[in-house]
Amino acid sequence: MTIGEFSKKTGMSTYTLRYYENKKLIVVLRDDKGRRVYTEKDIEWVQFIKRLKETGMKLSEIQKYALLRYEGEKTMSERLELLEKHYHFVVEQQKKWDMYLQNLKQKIIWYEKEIQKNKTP
Amino acid sequence: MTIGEFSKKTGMSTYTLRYYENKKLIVVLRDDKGRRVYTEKDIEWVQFIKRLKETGMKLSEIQKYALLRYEGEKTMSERLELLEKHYHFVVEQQKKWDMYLQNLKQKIIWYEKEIQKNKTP
DNA sequence: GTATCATTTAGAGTATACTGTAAGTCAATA
DNA sequence: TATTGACTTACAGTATACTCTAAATGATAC
Repeated sequence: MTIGEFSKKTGMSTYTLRYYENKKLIVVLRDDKGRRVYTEKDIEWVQFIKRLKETGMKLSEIQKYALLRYEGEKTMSERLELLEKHYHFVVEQQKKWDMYLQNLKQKIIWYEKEIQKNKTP
Repeated sequence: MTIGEFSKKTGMSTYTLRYYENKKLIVVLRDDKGRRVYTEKDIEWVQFIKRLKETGMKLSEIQKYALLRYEGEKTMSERLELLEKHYHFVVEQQKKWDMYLQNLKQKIIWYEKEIQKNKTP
């Protein structure tokens, strides 16, 4: 699959895909003309990168994981460690967001009451 | 309270505080010498800004809210609308993160199994 | 009274993550 | 065969949110 097709399937711009390759986040095969050839496996991998990114992992951190991944089996426990660290980060983040959501709810309720008050003075 | 004291209490750098003021996120009183004077109310407000920011609201959006806030009571329903919008955003974000967390958990379990396999071949 | 510290301003610099341009090659379609 | 479109590279530009510097003033401490 070409970079254009891959771009459509993953929803990432070709700019970003080349940028990620440059950053060693994705290793891409080339055809005999030197053009990028993406596989189905790359889709999974890019979706995973997107999830990590969306949950607040920096590209530099994702890069670490990617490098280990392309080093092969012997880096599995290191990768596990990175993922566990991120898992805990996300869990903590969720807790914080839960609190903020409560706070926001209170504020919304306060506003609703105030507005109601002003409607019927 | 001076900007230095306020900075310590809120954990925001004086740079950031001036930056926020510049962006019209905070309106600050001045003393007869032209120096910023922060109040306890400003602490609450800055903490609220921090929560909005941490839950992914952009400064430009927070700015909108701030401007309405400083316009007074008549903008309450507009502010309520902004907060409700953000509330839904955070809820949706939480849902997504929950999914990603499940995915991450599966991956972690997979790694644990693989590593166990290699330990006892 | 002078040294030190906090404050002021405008504006420049940094980090992150893209996003786009320029100049050129290559291959398929009208 | 000419043009359209996708691709290549290197590198410049953008957006966001700070972060810092420089130069000056003002206030407190010894």
